[in-house]
Amino acid sequence: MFDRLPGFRDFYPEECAVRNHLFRNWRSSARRFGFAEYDAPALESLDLFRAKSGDEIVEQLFSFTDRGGREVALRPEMTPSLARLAGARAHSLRKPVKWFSIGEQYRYERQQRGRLRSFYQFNADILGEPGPEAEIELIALLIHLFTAFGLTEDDIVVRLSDRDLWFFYLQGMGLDDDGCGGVLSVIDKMGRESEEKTLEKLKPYFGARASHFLAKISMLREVSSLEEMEEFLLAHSMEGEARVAVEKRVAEWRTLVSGLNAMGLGGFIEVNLSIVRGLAYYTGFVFEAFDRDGKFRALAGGGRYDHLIEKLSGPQMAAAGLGVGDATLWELLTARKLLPRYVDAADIFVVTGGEAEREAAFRDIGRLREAGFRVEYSLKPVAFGKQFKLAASSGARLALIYGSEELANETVKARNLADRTEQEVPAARVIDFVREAF
RNA sequence: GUGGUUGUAGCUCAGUUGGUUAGAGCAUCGGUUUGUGGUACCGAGGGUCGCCGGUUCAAAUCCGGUCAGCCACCCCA
Repeated sequence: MFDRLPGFRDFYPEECAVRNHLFRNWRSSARRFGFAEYDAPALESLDLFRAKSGDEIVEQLFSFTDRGGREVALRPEMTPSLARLAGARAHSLRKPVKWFSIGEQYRYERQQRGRLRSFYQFNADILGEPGPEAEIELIALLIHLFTAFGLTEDDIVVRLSDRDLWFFYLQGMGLDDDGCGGVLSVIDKMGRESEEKTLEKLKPYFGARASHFLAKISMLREVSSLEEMEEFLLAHSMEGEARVAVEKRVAEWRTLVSGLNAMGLGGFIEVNLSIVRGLAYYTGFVFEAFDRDGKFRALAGGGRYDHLIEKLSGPQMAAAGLGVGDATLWELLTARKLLPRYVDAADIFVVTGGEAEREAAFRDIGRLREAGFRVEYSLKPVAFGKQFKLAASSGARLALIYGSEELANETVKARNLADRTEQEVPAARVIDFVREAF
């Protein structure tokens, strides 16, 4: 016996039905928002991922050297492939580009619940639109991806943050770009680490005044509305360019938030500047979606990455995107009982007598299937009683009975399996009868 | 990659201080039932007790290792 590889899943029909349900809803949501589906190979050049994330990423990839000596890796995310595709046609694509994909991703890491070595991810990206209008559209789509399953604002929250705002604010405190990046990664871990440890990590950037800055950073992290954010930034007066940049940025925040409010999505969103997202390539707004109770891992994440396409494939192209994994969403929908019961019922179950009856039945089975009905019958000829048991457990609404009496009378007996009523149907009229019955 | 914890049938679990051939419910299959149902009754199959080794007259039970799941780190694209 062979076991499944750790971190991978089997999809028996029940699970496959759930997966298809997720994919179907994702596709339908993306289409409503005008996104076009694309796909790319699961296997890409290892260098593509190295170029995006640095050498450390290699440790977390399924990678190998192929028979032609090429270093390749299974994709851990979709964005590098997207950048490759978009970059190659950057000058001929009509902007803004709105694309989505659904694909399997692979990461070589220790698995835990909701975090596997293989998972499916929905990705949507808007390319060529530098303004916050792109984020409005993406976040509206993100929320729709959840509401399409019956989740509401009582179930999920989308937290909005902004790396640009942090950069401008930290620059106002006298830090250079590297310093800002360093402090951002400290901020990213603040929720999980002790204050002492955070303070220790801030000392290289702020020296003796670290605890003073820690207090300010903590205040900004705890801001929970646009109004509080503005108030804080005005009160902590900065000068010159930093001040101008912050004010301009706040105006973009207003565009974003008022746009989402106008779409009726205000109840889903929350300003929360403690979200800065791990990787440095994000350049502006970032956001993450969580279940309200905080019982699960993040459901989705996204943000702006205006320099990545240029870095990976040449042409400068503004970009913002989001990703939603299947694992955590699956768990949440299960917990909320929002996954439809798996129904795998036939329309019609055909019951047959002897060999001659079977032949007549087979003719009609073929016709009924051509007409689009799902028809089943006992593959092996077995006793009538047994066949009725099978008919009942098949979930079919209708049984068609081909017995010797019926064959002799040129009729078929139709039994409604729900109310147990029966009627004789002329053999020539079976297809029409079934059409009418459904 | 590090640490902790769990592992008995497809699923949920029982299994005494180590003691005969490891049990139950659900599920599956068969029969009662060769012209009428998911109920009922009867029966069957399904286990190298995660795996390997050790201790012992004797191991599901004790010990060591290993693999896998879960949890916390790391990381989170």
